[in-house]
Amino acid sequence: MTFTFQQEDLKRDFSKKISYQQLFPLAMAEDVRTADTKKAHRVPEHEKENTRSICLLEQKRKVVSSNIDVPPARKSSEELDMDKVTAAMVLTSLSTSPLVRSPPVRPNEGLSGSWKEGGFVPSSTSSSGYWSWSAPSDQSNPSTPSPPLSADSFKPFRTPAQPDDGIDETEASNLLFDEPIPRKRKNSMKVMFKCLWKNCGKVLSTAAGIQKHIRTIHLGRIGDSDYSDGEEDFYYTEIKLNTDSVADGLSNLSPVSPSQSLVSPPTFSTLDSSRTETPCAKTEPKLMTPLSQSAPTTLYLVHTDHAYQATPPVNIPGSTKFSPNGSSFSISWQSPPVTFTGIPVSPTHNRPVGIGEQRQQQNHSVLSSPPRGAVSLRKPRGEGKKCRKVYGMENRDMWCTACRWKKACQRFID
DNA sequence: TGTGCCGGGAT
DNA sequence: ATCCCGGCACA
Repeated sequence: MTFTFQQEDLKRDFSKKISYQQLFPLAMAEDVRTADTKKAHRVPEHEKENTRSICLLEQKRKVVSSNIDVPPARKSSEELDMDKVTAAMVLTSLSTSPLVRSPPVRPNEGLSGSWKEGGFVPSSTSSSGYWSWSAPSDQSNPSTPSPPLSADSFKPFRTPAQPDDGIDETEASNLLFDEPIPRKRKNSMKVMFKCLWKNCGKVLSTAAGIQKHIRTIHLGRIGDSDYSDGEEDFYYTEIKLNTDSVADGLSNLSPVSPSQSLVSPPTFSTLDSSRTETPCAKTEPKLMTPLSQSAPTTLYLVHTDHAYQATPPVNIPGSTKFSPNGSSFSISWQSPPVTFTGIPVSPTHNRPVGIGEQRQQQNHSVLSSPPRGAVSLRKPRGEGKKCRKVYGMENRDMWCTACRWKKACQRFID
C-alpha cells in the first residue's frame, strides 16, 4: 500500500544529488578535524556516494513518514529541547523496549555481494529499530562491513526529531541497489503496537488504538480524544510479530539482553540509526556526537562474546576514538554490558583495515604524490666495496659497526 | 635483485 | 648512546 508509493517516491529522489556538506555539516566538521589521521583511510568515492544516498534516504524517510503518519506539528521550534528529551527517552526506551533482535541472514540481498569483497556497502540504512549510526562521512571505513539488513522493522519508540519509520529499512536499502525486494516475511507478520509508557506496556493491535490509549490514559486528553498532535507517536512502539524463527526471540516484549541478539555469525545484529538521530540530522551532543560523527555508514554491531573487539578502543590511525573501525564503546545494560563496535575481527570478508593495508594505502598515496627527485638530500651512494661486500653476510661480525647497523660504512669510506 | 644507508624506533 | 631494522634509492 503506502510502501509502494514511498519506494517510488524515494527512488525518484535518489536520482537527485544533494551536497554532502549540505546534508552533513557535522560529519564534515569531523572530517576536517580528523583529516590528517584519515589520510590512510581514504574511502573510495563510490562508497561516499552510497553513504550520501543512504542518508538522503534517511531524510526522505522522515519526510515521507511525516507526510503520512505523523502530524507535522512540533518539527522545528522544539527540536532543540526535544533533543535533550530524546536522550532521556532513549535511555528509558533501552530499559523498557525490546531493542535488539537478530536479523535474518539474507544472502540474496544486494548488499551481501559488496561486503564479500572486502569492499563496503554503507548500509547505514540499518534495520529499523535500533542503534546504528549510519553517519555519512569519509570516515566510513571501507572494510567495516555492513551486516545484512533485516526486514522486520521495529520501533521501540519514536522521537519528535525522527518521526519516521514509514518505510521498511530493508526495502530502503534495496532501493539503493535496485534489488528486488523479498517480501515474503511481511506476510507472516502481525503488527502490534505496544505502549512504552513506563509501567504500562499495553499492547494493542492498531495504531489508532494505541494512540488513543496514550492520549487518554497517559496524556490525559480525555475530552479531545480524537485529536492527535502526534505526541502519542513517541510513546508507543510498533511491534511486528512474525512466525519466523528469527523473530521468535523478539516476540517477547520484555527487554532483550543484547547477548541474545546474535544468532550465529556472520549474522549480525544491527542497531538502528533511527532510534537515535542519524547523522543526517542534529544529535544530542553528549549521547550521539562521538558516534554519529565517527561511525559513518557503519552499523554498529552488538558485541557479546564473539568475534568482535571489545573495549578498550583500538587505536587505529585514521580513526577517532569512537570511529567504527577504530573503536568501540560500551553501554551498560541491565545485565551484561553491551559493546558496540565497528571492528569485526574475524569474518574473512569483513575484517578491519589492518596495519598492512593502511601501509599500502599510505604507500599508494606516496606514489601518487609529489614527483620525487625534486630535492634529494640523500648523499650519493658510495662506489667502493663496503664491509658487506668484502666480508659477506656470513662474516657480519667483521663488519664495521656502521655497516652492522646499516649505516654509512666507516671502514671503507669513499 | 642486491646493496648502501637514511630515518627512526627500541632499549 | 647503542643497537636494530624498515624501506628507499641506486647499481
